[in-house]
Amino acid sequence: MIDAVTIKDVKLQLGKLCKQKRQNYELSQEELALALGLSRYTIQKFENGKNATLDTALKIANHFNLLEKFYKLLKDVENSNNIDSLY
Amino acid sequence: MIDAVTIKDVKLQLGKLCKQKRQNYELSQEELALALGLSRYTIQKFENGKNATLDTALKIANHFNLLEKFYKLLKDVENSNNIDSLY
DNA sequence: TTGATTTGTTTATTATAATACACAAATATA
DNA sequence: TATATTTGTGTATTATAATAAACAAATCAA
Repeated sequence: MIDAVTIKDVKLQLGKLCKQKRQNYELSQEELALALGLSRYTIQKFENGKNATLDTALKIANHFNLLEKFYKLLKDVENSNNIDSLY
Repeated sequence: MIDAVTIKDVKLQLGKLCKQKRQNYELSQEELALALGLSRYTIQKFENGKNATLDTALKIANHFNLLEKFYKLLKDVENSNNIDSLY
C-alpha cells in the first residue's frame, strides 16, 4: 500500500532533480543562480524543497532543457480531456 | 520551424488546463478557490497565465488528480539521468 | 593536514504573490 | 428581455518569496 503523492513530495523531488542536474553540469549553486538571474539563496531553498514561484521553477527547468517535456505533458492532459467527450 | 516553448507558454497552458478541468467539474472560480483554501483572485490570475507559487499550482494539480502524473515525470527524468552513466 | 570552494543558515530589506473588498462586464438562466 | 451567476478588473493590505550580505560548517583539492 503506497501512500498518495503529496505536494511536499513533489517539491522535494523538484529540488532533488535541480541538484542532480546542476551537478551533472558541474555548476555550483552560485553559478546556476547567476546564469538564471536568481540569487543563490533562491536556488538553495528550491533544492531543499521549499515553496517557490513558478517563474523560478520554470527558469530552472528551462535551463536543463525540461520545459518542452513538461509542456508536452500539459498538452497531453488537455487533449486526453477532450477525447473523453467522444465516449 | 516551430519556436521553442517559453516559460510564458507553460504558464498560459497551466491556466488553460485549470480552466478546462474546473469547467469539466462544473465549478466556478469561487468554488474552486474555496475548495483549495485560496482566493478567487488567485485562481483568476492563475487561469490567465500570471506568475504564481508552486503551492498554488500544485494544489490545483492535486485537486484534479494530476499530482501523481507530474511526480512520475520528475522521477522518470531523475532515473533517465542515472541511466546515462551506464553508457 | 592546509587552504579553497561550496553549501547551509541567519538577519534585514525589497519585491511581489495572495488576500479581501468592491464593482463593472460578460454569460448563463428564467 | 430581465435576473442571476460568473468572470474580469481595480485598489489597498498582508503574507511571503526573492534579494543581499555575512559567517559557520561541510566538502574538495593541493
